[in-house]
Amino acid sequence: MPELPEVERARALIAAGGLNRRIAAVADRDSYVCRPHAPGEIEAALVGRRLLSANRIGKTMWFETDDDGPDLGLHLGMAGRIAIDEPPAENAGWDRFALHFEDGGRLVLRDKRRLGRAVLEPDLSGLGPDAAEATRAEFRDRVGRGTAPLKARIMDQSVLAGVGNLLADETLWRAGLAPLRPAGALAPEELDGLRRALRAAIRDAVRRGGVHTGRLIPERRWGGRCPACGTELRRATVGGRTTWWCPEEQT
DNA sequence: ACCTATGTTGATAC
DNA sequence: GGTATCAACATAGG
Repeated sequence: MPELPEVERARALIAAGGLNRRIAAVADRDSYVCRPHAPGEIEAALVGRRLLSANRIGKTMWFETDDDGPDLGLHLGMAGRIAIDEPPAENAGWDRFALHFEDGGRLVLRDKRRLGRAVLEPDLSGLGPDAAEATRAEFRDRVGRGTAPLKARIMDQSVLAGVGNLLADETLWRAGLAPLRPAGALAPEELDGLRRALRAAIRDAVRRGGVHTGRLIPERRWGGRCPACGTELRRATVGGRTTWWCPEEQT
């Protein structure tokens, strides 16, 4: 489920319950999740330290550590979530990475799909500004260019960080913009409206628990209808992802 | 059994 | 450089 809203909730969870606890051991044996680190490498770097801060840009989280230790980066991938001081997963194999604290508790990256990621000193240089933080000028400049479909543009993490497939559909629906419009053809006022719709969609999703609480999302299925006008939604692949939109209201 | 689908990204080719 | 496609992973469902 993890798009920006889910990751923000995960970050807040860690900020509230994962900081300032001394790390006694690290379960970093999944060499795919922890690539390019060798097993034991993350552990060696973090044992004895504490997480000091919980930060996020888009879908990437990172944590500073004390005593000049390296930052720890976490990404939830396609199905990851954070569990703090919870019992082990029903399938123990789904716990892909964990910090074990001296106090007996633990912070776990729980992920059926194994596309989550744990890494030291994460490289954030390829990310655009956070989708909820981009200024109006920044947004106009970065989103309003290129020939790619608008939806592909806003999902490009180097353009804007944090928008995934569901949030993109929800946002474009709220903004009344068709996903296939070439991004560079939008008027400045349309870009401003898109930014407003995006910020509102993010705010609502964070408050209500995730992108799946969006108004359009339950209708993303065959026979689904526009929540506003009742028109049957159209489906196509845009930017490589399944896309649903209202052909009547999104132009 | 086989096919499709799924919130992620990253590598590759044009 | 921008854009498009496929692959990585593992699971669920028709």
